[in-house]
Amino acid sequence: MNPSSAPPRRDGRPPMREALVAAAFRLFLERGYEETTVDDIVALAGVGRRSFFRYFPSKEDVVFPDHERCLADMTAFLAASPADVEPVRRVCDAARLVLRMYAENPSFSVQRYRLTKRVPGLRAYELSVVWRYERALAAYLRDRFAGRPDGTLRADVVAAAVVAAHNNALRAWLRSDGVDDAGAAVDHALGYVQSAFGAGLPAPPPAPAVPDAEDVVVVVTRRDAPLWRVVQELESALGRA
Amino acid sequence: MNPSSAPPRRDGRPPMREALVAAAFRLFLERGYEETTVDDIVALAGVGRRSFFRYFPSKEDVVFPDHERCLADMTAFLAASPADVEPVRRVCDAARLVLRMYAENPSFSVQRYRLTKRVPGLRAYELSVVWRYERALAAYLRDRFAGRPDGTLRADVVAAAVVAAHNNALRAWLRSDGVDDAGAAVDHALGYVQSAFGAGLPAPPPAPAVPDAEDVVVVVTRRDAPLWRVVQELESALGRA
DNA sequence: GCCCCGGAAGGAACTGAGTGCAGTCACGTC
DNA sequence: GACGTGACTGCACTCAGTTCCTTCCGGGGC
Repeated sequence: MNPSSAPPRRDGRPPMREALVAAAFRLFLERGYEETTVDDIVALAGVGRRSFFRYFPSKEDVVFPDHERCLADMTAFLAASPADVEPVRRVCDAARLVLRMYAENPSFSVQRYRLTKRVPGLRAYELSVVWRYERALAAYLRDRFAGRPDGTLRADVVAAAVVAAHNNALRAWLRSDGVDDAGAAVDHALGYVQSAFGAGLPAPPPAPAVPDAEDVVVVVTRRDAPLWRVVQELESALGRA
Repeated sequence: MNPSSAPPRRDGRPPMREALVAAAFRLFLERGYEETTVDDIVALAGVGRRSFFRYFPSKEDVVFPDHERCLADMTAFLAASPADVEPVRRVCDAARLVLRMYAENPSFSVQRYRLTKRVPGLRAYELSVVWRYERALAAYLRDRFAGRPDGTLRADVVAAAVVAAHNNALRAWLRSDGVDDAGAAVDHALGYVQSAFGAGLPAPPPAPAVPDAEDVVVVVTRRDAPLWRVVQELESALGRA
């Protein structure tokens, strides 16, 4: 398949794109991102320099080979939302798609995390990726909040909060080298955001019609008290502050 | 001051850095950011190419000449916070420092906005700047929230929400070509965030020591109910859902 | 068999950002 | 006047990313 001087063929074997990612990561981990040139990568992968840029528009893109697909998935997921679903809950579910992508390949995700943490250029690139996720969420919410007072403001703030909560949990998982329970952490973090921004629950959990007395807590508050104040009192009443 | 072949001196006149910014923006607006090379800029400013990179580590930096200072101001502002100030309110005030910087030079800010909106590279750079502001806020909040349950989560989410609200108002102002009242819009947006997240009002409104009966609402809930559930009940009890 | 076509790959040459280095000029000080 | 020091310049270099052209290959149609 590769007679003498002809360039290596790869019929069936790692289809170029995967080969480039593999070669790139091997070199990035061995000697660092900035110390690795595109020429090094294509030499190791045994392909022409031009091919690299056919598959990845920039050197940074090879570090995030799956985000483009994930972003498309998220956009499709939001576009396919039933009209009656609670919007905040929906964007939380959309965020979980990103977590799923990371969790599909934990060791790869952890390696990449360590890389992006050290290389400012990669951090900047990651920010622009995250920003696109956030804008997708915000666009959906803006649409759903259209008409409400401060609709776009609420949409932007909720989208930012969801992304921040998701990333907080995701990063804790990555720092644990992928051993913690990422799903539970993200659920908890997103639950916090949902509780902060009104509506949006996973289909109200069935509760006993009449709770036992010792399970009950009574909170008395002024009707015009700001909501946050009431929540604060609640937290301490429930012993969760 | 510039006899024959000697390089131009600029004693007293625009101190290099300002000259570079002016030349850069003139060209960026005339023919676009990507169509302008660093060589073009230094030629117009009448200085050597090497000097450009002494004042700006990259071509992008010349577009945001004041953010480094503003970031330092914000860090100092947060570091100088009295211990008894409400943290969420404090980060909102810190965010207002950024608005002030933009408002100091409206036409420049509007031009830059139009530039960054069109040029993906500049958008990415701006994101990394915004990210540093957000991390400064989050670091302060993490410190203040240390010990509380979910302290870092709350810190990250609140910081993200504050930045999102600020940017929502800021962008509306920039789109209005700087004619709207930026301060009022930002106050409103930040007020929304403060109302959503626990404490943080501009000095708690004086409340009667003993509320009248019709101002009181009683909520009964199960002790082990998830907080969001309680909040939901609260909202409907208060007629705010 | 032959030719043609289209898509995937390669390769050479170019542009432009950013860096390293050496050299110059204007100053201050002793 | 010698001597450092700091601001500035010019030059040469690396490397990312682009442009353009060529080659190779498989699959028809005849």
